[in-house]
Amino acid sequence: MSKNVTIVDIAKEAGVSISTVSRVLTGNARVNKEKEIEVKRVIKKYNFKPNILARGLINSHSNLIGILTADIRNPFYSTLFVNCEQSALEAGYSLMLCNSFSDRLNEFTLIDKLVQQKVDAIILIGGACDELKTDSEFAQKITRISQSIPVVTVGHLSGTNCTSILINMEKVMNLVMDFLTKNSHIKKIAFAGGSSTVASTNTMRTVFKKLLKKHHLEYFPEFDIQNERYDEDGGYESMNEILKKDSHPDAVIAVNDISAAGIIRSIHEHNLRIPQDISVISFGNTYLSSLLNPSLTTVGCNFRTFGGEIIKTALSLIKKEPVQKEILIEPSLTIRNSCIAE
Amino acid sequence: MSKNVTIVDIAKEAGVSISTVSRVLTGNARVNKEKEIEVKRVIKKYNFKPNILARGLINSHSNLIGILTADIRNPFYSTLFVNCEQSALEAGYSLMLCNSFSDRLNEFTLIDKLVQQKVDAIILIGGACDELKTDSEFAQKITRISQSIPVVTVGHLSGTNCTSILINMEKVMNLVMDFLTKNSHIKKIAFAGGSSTVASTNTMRTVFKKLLKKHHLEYFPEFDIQNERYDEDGGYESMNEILKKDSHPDAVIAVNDISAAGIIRSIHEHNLRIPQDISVISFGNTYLSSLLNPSLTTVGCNFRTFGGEIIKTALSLIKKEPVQKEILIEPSLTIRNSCIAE
DNA sequence: CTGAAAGCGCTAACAT
DNA sequence: ATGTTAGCGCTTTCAG
Repeated sequence: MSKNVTIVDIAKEAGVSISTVSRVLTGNARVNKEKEIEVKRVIKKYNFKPNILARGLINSHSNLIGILTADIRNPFYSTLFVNCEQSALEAGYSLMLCNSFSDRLNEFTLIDKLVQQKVDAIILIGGACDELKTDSEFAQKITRISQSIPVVTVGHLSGTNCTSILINMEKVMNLVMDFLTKNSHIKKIAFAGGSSTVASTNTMRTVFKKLLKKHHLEYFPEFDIQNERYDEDGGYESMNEILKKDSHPDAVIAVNDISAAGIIRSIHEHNLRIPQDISVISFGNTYLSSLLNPSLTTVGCNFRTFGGEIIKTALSLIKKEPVQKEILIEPSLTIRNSCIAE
Repeated sequence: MSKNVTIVDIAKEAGVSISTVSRVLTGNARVNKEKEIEVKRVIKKYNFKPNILARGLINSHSNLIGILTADIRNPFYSTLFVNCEQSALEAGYSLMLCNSFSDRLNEFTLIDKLVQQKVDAIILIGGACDELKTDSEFAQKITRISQSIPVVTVGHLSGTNCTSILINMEKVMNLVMDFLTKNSHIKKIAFAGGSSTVASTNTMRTVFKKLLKKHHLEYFPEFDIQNERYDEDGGYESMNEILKKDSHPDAVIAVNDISAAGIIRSIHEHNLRIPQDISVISFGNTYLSSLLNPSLTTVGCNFRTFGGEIIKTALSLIKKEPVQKEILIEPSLTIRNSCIAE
């Protein structure tokens, strides 16, 4: 347990005062060139790194950005996370990750954890911040916190005026519907899974119905099945529900890649083929889309851009630079094998 | 930007000294019951949380455990992570997550980050700490660090004497081979993907060959294909290689669930059926095993136990309690639909 | 340009 | 049982 070398040791060996060492460390003031070189030499010699805790104690700065996701096992979130991490690292920040599993109590507790840990910014991904009707108590808490710590939400958190990064869900559905309707064989389109209490899903459904009309296609309520769960079983159950009817749809829209897996399983169990009998299109474009069989045609975002935008916004907020209150991430379509070709 | 309430404010309002507040905060000394109640009331009133940075400055304690994984997008790691998180949270710790993508330079840099952030323990999962021949420079670095910060490795890191949590890979292969050989139709068993520079994979292969002999089955070098990549493409390429031959194996062992996805794709592209023509068995039992089609029969560990054991070990080390130098996690078999029934 | 000194918020002796 | 005080390692006035 070797004693840690501190700024005092460095100062002593370099023959200067600790303030001088501090100055070369922060670069906040001019120092005599020769002394600077000597100090840097000693710092290097001991591979000295200033104690972040002590530094943070002064300016309430931890060098940590807190991320609260719904569930990092979801490939959408994990992919987003690693891209955030890369951008954060480039800026000298590290990430503290917490998972709420969309549990209200967890969200409250974990937010407190992040605050207590004095993170320099908080990024909220999924969970509460994608609910159509925000829990007002949660919104209040976030509003209070955001007065001292920048909070960025991925998804909208109504009742707060946090900066939010949003996927352009209207565009998502436009891409989906344009692609499906290009094929004249596709007449009956189903929407499987996802709950309308979730803002993004709600937008998807609303735009879905609007576009059906625009394309002069009929809307079948029995082919529009909601489900609280966004996992495989959620997709599976929803699709089973849809396939209860005598006739089946020509295409199905899935809320995400994971639930698409359940949809695929249901379709196969009903002895129907993808894409010959039913086309499946999903939202996400996570690595799951290429893992599944058939591989998924999906609409998704560039995660590099997405993560970069999130961190860039957080950093601006930390530096108190002006930022847009709302940033839209544009999606694009990736064609694979789950949709029938013209 | 409301001023933060500190221990001084609490003391003032409760009409006691800051030490008394500190004492009820830490619980390290007895305090008059009435004063304690009053202090707690004020603490609650302001939702006061002691500044962890200040606290940490004293005992070099950040309340943070650093986790360095190879890639959190890998479901094996993300599942392990959330289980570690749960155990850590229960003990009052939060997690700082870094991903190395198995890149040597990243590993060095990120370890430094964790140290600088004064994490209370470091958990190394995958990457360097699963290589058969450990990078000696890395081992040296870890050895030095582990003199001041407890380091737990998931996988073995030779050249160090870190506490390691290991999956019993011998048992894994025993379960795999026992299961496969119970079926008398299975004669030719292939091993697809994974590199022998990786310790756990190397063990799998060694035991695989040993058990073939034990079961009086022939070893076919052309059915034993190594591949550096542990992703879908790695499995796909390996399986393509195996299926180049005129005859195909009766069963294939995959190194993990992701590569199994590639193996499945390759088999299907060769117009062979799973499990009728070829059985596939994998290691991991992540949620992917039930997502894929067919769902995977796999050998895996109980992630709850696994994560719990990792954190428990880290906590013991932090408290300087004695721990076993090596802890084995026992695997079990989960039967799904990728292997032919008797 | 540089050193001395104050202090960030807290804990842990040290006195009472 | 409680208050006073000395730091933890660093940054930042404030004098020079």
